[in-house]
Amino acid sequence: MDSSKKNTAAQILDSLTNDIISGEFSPQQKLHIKTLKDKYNVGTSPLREALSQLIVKDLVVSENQRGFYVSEISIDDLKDIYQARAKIESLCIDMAIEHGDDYWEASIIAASHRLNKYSKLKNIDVFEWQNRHSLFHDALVSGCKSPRLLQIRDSLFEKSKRYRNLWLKENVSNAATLKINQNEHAALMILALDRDKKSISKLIENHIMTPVEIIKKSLSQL
Amino acid sequence: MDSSKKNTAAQILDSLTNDIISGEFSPQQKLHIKTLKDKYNVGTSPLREALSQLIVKDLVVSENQRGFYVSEISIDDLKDIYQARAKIESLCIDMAIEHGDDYWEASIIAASHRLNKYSKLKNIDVFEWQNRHSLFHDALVSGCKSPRLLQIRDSLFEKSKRYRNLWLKENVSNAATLKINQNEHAALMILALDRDKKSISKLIENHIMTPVEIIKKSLSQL
DNA sequence: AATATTTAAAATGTCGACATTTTTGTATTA
DNA sequence: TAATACAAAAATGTCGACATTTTAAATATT
Repeated sequence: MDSSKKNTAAQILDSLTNDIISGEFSPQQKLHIKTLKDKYNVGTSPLREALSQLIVKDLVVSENQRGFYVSEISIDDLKDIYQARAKIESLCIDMAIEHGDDYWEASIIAASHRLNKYSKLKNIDVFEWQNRHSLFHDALVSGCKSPRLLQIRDSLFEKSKRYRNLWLKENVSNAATLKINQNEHAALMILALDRDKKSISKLIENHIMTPVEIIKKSLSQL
Repeated sequence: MDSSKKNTAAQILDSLTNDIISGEFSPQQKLHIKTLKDKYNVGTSPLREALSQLIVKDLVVSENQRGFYVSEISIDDLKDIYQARAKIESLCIDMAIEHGDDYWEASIIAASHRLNKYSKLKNIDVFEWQNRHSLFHDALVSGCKSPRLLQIRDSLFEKSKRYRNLWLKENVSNAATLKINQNEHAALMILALDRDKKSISKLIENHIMTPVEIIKKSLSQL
């Protein structure tokens, strides 16, 4: 929606979002205006505009006259976000099965192939794997033509990244979990092409909830 | 989260939100900084902070160096929002049935009673009726203990208000539609207490989608 | 010594000013 | 007359300054 080049506020929003999600700024950490101004080399206005947007995105909280803080994380919130993600993802896939056409089916097969091929490599770059993994799931829901639901899906995914990154800091994905994942992805594709709503609903919910227990452990020893 | 009194930015956010949802500002209308500053008697910073938040809430769009506009409305968006609302509401009720206790059941019965009594009055104040109507639906989903899903529900409802108000400007709710509504509400309560997920899911989706066709007509003759 | 009070320092939130860009209006040219 | 080029006006987005509030430190009090 912007005319080619972003203004300062939008740029800072990107940087801040990243720095919060990546964990560079810790949960509940105070975000001093002065410090941020120096760090990002900007003035007050665009910085505060970015922070205002982060409030709506639930990544920042503020108290009048007491400044901005990175929003807190908790096991309850972890569970809630992943639960919500699971339900929304299921809903999107359900609607995709309802409305998806040949192109939808083809995009799933293509994305599955790309993920499959990469998963069989010896040295896997986590970043690239995550990318192909995301694209596979994007393909599954792409048949759902509801912009609003897809937008909700995106925003929940963004929130969940905080927890996932927290966990990735300590753990590297091992071969065993990867194998389980791979089997589930294969099953997801088949069920989607079979248009088996009921089965895929259960599977996708479980698939998304899988990391919760692991992250919960990392989180509780903090 | 704020310490008792709101700052200017938060106040302006409320005012602007209201003025957009109520239709005082038309869709796609340019929001001149100078004009708004005069209207609300504020400076640049808090105003722009509020506008920034409205962007994330999808009520405002902006283009770099070309200012802010009230976000557009369309029949497609109308349908999408109501469809999303219907699905989310269904999901919330589903989870409420899963987790709701005696207090949840009681709150439904109470809210139903208050709505019922008021609906039977001769002179109905639309505002009060809407209030009791909202509270009844709130009671239904209140058993769903997912803060995130309820938050999503709220934000979708806020977006849908724009369309609803647009329609209310021309139409006054007539007795016939009110009667249908009343029957549906009674059915909703019974199904909730019976914990009949499948039936209530269908009914709530239809119930929420009901106004779409009427609003669509109002919208297309604009 | 622990609590309360005063004082100083730091931080927040709001304002108007200003440079830059866009828009509008006018004149010029084909 | 339509299209283009130019000039003036208006609007946007960013900055630092400043009043007000909060926080921290220093001093006094029981």
